[in-house]
Amino acid sequence: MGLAKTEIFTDEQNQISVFAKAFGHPARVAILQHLFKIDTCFCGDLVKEIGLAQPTISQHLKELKYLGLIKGTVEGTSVCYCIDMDNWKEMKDLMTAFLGQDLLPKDECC
Amino acid sequence: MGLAKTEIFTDEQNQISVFAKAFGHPARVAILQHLFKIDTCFCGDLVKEIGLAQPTISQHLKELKYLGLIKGTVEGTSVCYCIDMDNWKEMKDLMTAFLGQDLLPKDECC
DNA sequence: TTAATTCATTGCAATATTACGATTAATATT
DNA sequence: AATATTAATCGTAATATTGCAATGAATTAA
Repeated sequence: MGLAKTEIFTDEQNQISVFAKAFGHPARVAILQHLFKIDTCFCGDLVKEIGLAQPTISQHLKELKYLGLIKGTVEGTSVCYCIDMDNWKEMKDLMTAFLGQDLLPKDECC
Repeated sequence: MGLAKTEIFTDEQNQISVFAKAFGHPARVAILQHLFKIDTCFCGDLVKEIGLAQPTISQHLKELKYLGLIKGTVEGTSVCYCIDMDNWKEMKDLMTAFLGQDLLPKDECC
């Protein structure tokens, strides 16, 4: 096993879990926070910023890129990474709706 | 390896990733959605509701309980699970702040 | 051209996760 | 007491994730 039985869940549930999994590692959280923080286009010293080896960072970036949360543009020998705002907002809406379920009316229990 | 180097990240980054990981499986998303949806206290037919074996559901519930997102009260032979609203709201604030970084003022790039 | 820089990819070891059958523990019912 | 019900735990197999050294590909600098 070791793999989720995605076929028995709704698309929404699977999507939420896929995005959540992306945030399920502190390195990816740190990468995204850094990309948001810097106000100029970022061009590649994430390895120094975060204390992980270059292949490791590269792998995390690949996952975020695969999900569409970031995009990378090649500039000479470096690559400029930044948040893909359209996709980020879409993901944010999905996650916000999930997190905001506590606002729906319901009876008290327990 | 196979384990995250949590010591090089901030508490906030680690906390976000820990909660996100909880949502990183569709079964746990489904469990939480179900606990939110039902308006009476839920008492244990999650196994029927979701199509996974009882030990598997029990394991997912354990993780959610460990994080404090749900609480379970024993009632006879069954256990009544429900969302821990206080902790949920705390988690929600943390995640919302992370997701809402796109609202901070920043220059355009890329 | 040669060397340097930057980042991606490959391959691998260590660990984590998912799922479930079998069992156990606790309470309810008869 | 004997049986049934409910849910937790144990053990285990299959797969995923994390991290990095080594290497490769592309571009730039000398």
